[in-house]
Amino acid sequence: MTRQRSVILDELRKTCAHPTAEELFETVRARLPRISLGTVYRNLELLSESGEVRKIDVGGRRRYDGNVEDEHYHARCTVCGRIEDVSSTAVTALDYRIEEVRGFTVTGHLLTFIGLCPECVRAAEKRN
Amino acid sequence: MTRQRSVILDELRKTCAHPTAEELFETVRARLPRISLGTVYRNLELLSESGEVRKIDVGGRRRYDGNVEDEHYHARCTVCGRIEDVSSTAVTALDYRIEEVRGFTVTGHLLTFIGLCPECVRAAEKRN
DNA sequence: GTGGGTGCAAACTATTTGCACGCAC
DNA sequence: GTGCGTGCAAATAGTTTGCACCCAC
Repeated sequence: MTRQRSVILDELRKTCAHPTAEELFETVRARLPRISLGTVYRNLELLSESGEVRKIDVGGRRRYDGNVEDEHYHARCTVCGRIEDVSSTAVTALDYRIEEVRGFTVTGHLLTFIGLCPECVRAAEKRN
Repeated sequence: MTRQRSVILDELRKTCAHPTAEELFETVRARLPRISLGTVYRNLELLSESGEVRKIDVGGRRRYDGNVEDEHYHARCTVCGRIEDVSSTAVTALDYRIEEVRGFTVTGHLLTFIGLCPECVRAAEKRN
């Protein structure tokens, strides 16, 4: 955990804006003027592998979320790309309560199940 | 609706593989050898605006779906990136029935609500 | 002939990577 | 000293765009 990595993580945790790597880079640079964008990308990748941050890969540029404690989903504005948190309990019922809670005008939702297809499961088993 | 556009749409509707622009380009090229990748991108964009195809922007490269009739969700393999359809009825209950239906080992799901944030709604209203 | 759509190639954007250097141990 | 992580810059990948040309009307 280098100085750079810890500042990146700290700044990401401080915000609820789900910044892009570049936005985060700007913020971090205020504290570490010599840091490079590459370092930010590299560390975000490492932090995401270790489960300390979450990538949000959905429409447009990648965004990052420093909140991995609370189970939650996201609402994305189709115009400005802004991403806001939505509590997962409200969502579990697939209720469009987000409209009330966040003021979003929800036009749809994007649900993608993540996992392993049968082939990749088999391939992984073969490797062991 | 030019020859190119109709062949692109036709090939996309024929497959259930949710191809990338480039994969689709290869398929279409078998019928229209002189078509260019740029044309494929341009037409997919137009078709998606007119609602005839759907973009799947979730993790990795963009993929396209020619099936806009049936309400359905997607399952993405974290290893090979493959995307498969999941019927929306099974999903509405947020059941992990995909495991049974598709053989996927589901490790999680990605739910994103799409819409307009309050600011963008206000901005849009102001413009009218 | 005119205009929209095309093929081609170049541009652009986001992200990743190679390399030499420097700091912490 | 050694090695990992950095800063920098170049490379890569995916997508978009400018432009001249052509075809359908």
